[in-house]
Amino acid sequence: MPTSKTAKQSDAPAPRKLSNFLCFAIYSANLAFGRAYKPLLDELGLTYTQYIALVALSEEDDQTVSMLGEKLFLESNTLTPILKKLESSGLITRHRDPADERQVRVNLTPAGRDLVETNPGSALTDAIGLGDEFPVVQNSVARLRDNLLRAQAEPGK
Amino acid sequence: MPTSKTAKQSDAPAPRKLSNFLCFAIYSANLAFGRAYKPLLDELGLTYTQYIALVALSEEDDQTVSMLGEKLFLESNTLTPILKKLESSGLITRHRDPADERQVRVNLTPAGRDLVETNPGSALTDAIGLGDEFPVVQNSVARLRDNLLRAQAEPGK
DNA sequence: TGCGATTTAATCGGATGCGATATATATTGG
DNA sequence: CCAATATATATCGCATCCGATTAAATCGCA
Repeated sequence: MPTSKTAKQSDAPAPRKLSNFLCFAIYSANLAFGRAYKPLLDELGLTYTQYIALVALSEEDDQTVSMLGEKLFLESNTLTPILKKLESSGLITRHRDPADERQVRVNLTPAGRDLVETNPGSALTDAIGLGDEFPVVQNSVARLRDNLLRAQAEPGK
Repeated sequence: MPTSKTAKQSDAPAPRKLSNFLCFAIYSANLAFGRAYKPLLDELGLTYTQYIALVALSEEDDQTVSMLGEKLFLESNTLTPILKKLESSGLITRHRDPADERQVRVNLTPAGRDLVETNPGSALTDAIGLGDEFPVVQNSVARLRDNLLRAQAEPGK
């Protein structure tokens, strides 16, 4: 918090530096990850979001769009076009659930499973260069994410 | 690294869990920050990217598009439309540099400076909920970003 | 000086995210 | 049984991001 100094002339508050914004660190690190993944995923014909959707499906098959959305923190407005693309690429299947026709069940095809098992991100662990910090940072970032989303869900308290 | 177990039946490699991907922690934390900022920035009529562009300008005035891009890790293809929007909102000015007409100099207007000084993100520090970890996480995330970008720049070594 | 190479923005198309809305199916209450 | 409501997904428009290309200005160097 830059304390406003009530100066006479040039009463400019000390500007908050971008480098002190945690949100900007996260934002720019996300850009950096996207750029690092791009050449690896281009070879597979995947985008980053398509890739993490496949990873989520490899964890658990036969998920609905909503279930997938909870794992990925996305909703149908974002997921549906991505899943349609993956379907047209032959990597997943989409079928209305006969028990509840509102839901769509999503499954990996063998080709999709093969693709996600190539583990394209493994080439980046060295480039990240955090060493032992890696799991600590991962845990802290996941926790701040969950805190932020929970605060959104509970407006008052 | 899930060691492939060469099992006879159901030779399914242990799926890598999304929760173990640092990239996904960053990706989803970025989504969470965007959602947390949205209601705060909506009141100012700003998007998140527009906001951080204003913050970068409040750090240093009269920057070129490239200089701004270096701070924000963005290029003219992304920045130009955003800056045009901020200009049409009366928050910045854009002028070709007379000394080098290729460059465009960007400046905050008084209205833009007033807006960025309202510091809308300050309401989120509690919601992040990292306490003393905050600066540590910020530093680690910024460092992994820089490592990733450096690795991109130096393909071979 | 002249002119090709370089630099800087801007433009274009494709792929997310997301709020708002639409549509189809399921559930519920009278 | 059926109308009202709720739920799950899809559609639409806007704002990024990004690779590729373009246009204009400047630089370099013979």
